[in-house]
Amino acid sequence: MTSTTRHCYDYPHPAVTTDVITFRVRADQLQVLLVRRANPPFQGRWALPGGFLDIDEDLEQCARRELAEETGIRVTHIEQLHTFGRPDRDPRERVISVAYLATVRQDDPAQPVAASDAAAVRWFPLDELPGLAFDHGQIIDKARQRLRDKLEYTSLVFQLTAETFTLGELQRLYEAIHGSPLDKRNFRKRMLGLGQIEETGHTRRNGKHRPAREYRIRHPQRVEYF
Amino acid sequence: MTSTTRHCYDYPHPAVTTDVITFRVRADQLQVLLVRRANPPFQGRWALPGGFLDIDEDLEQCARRELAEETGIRVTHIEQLHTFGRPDRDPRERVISVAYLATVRQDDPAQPVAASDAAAVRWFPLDELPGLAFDHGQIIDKARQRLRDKLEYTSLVFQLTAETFTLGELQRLYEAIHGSPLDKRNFRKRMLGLGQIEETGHTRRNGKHRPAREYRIRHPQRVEYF
DNA sequence: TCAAGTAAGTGTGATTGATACACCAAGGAT
DNA sequence: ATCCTTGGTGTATCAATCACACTTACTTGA
Repeated sequence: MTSTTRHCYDYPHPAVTTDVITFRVRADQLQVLLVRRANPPFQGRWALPGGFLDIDEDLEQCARRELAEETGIRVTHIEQLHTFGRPDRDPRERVISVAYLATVRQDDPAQPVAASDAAAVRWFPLDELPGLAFDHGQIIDKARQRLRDKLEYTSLVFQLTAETFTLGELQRLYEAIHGSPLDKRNFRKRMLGLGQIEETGHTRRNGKHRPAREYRIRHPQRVEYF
Repeated sequence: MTSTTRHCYDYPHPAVTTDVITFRVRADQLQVLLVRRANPPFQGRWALPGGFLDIDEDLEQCARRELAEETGIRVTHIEQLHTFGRPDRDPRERVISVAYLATVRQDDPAQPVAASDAAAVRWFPLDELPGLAFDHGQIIDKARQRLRDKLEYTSLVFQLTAETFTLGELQRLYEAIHGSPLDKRNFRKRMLGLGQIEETGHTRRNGKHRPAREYRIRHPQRVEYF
């Protein structure tokens, strides 16, 4: 079943797919969205949602479409991560995969629904990942690293928060993503000092405990740096 | 001449190419390597070196090979930049291009030699770029932005210097890349403070003027951050 | 040989950002 | 009422950044 097709100019063409690494934060842990493959190869294994590029479709549109088809999830932010193309990464044929990194807001109530090539869909905490199809483990590693890096010098975090948030929520989110605990006073000082966020004027109660001030990002703003 | 080929599973496959943005610094200006296209489309126009992916070839290997075939240039560093896939970016057929950013050392004596699909090869200063084929203008913009950004938080700059360099050379290189002049004393203090570089113990004379201390990077070191 | 030009080399003071660190208040659960 | 949990606050130290000017060594051309 090796297969390469030939272009009219006689160039054999690889297949092109997109895969989407979708992050969200729940219960103070970073999670990623996976689907269980309904079809070979790797039938029954967990994998990133994704699939073949339609011939007249933009790459990012393909990533969004495949994600929607297989999981029903619509993301708040998506950006290109890296293109993976090892010749042996798919046993069927040569496949080039353009990976996208996406985020869903913390308070997004949407439930994923398995469909199309997906036999099941689930959010997995990053430290409980199952064995993954293809090279998807490496792809997730790269995405995680990128997310961590971008925490430092972009406002990508605010694509993972709800539209409004408390400083406590924001701090727990930072801690979930890059692992280590942060000093509360220094964290707050820095966040407020950067001028990226502003008070909404409201307070919110966490269910338990005392009410906390609500913030939002000041400018709808560039999240894309590079 | 619209053409898409069909895979055995009946998916039409786009073509996949790599393009390489190769930077070097000469005469205190940043330059990029372009080829004049020998064949349609855009015959006679300047474009990035690059071409179709061989079906069993790694992406990065393809980038290096196409660069070598068309220009004879071997780079000191190469990394993936971004994948460009607008459906209309090539008039022939659907083409997905994986762009690579590469560097050549300042003192590399190699002369580019046009061959294969290239009718000519030339280094262009970034502010004298000719009209470019395809979306290569945008690709260069993105590469330039990436290079500027990476100046700040990686040691990518040391892939553009000679193996040894003076602080004056290094500063002019920084200034060439991100445009603005820098204060000499602050620049030197920072460079030495970061501990990335060390003296070789030699001095070098610039042809004119008094001899200057020679430096090199301390660790052969990670250039790749993300 | 002298004068002019160009790049190498050097230090300080002010400001800003980062870090370490401890206590009280308010609400919920028991 | 007690305990537990989270919200909220300030200061002192250190490191990094920035602005800023003069002297020396060598080359070139008058």
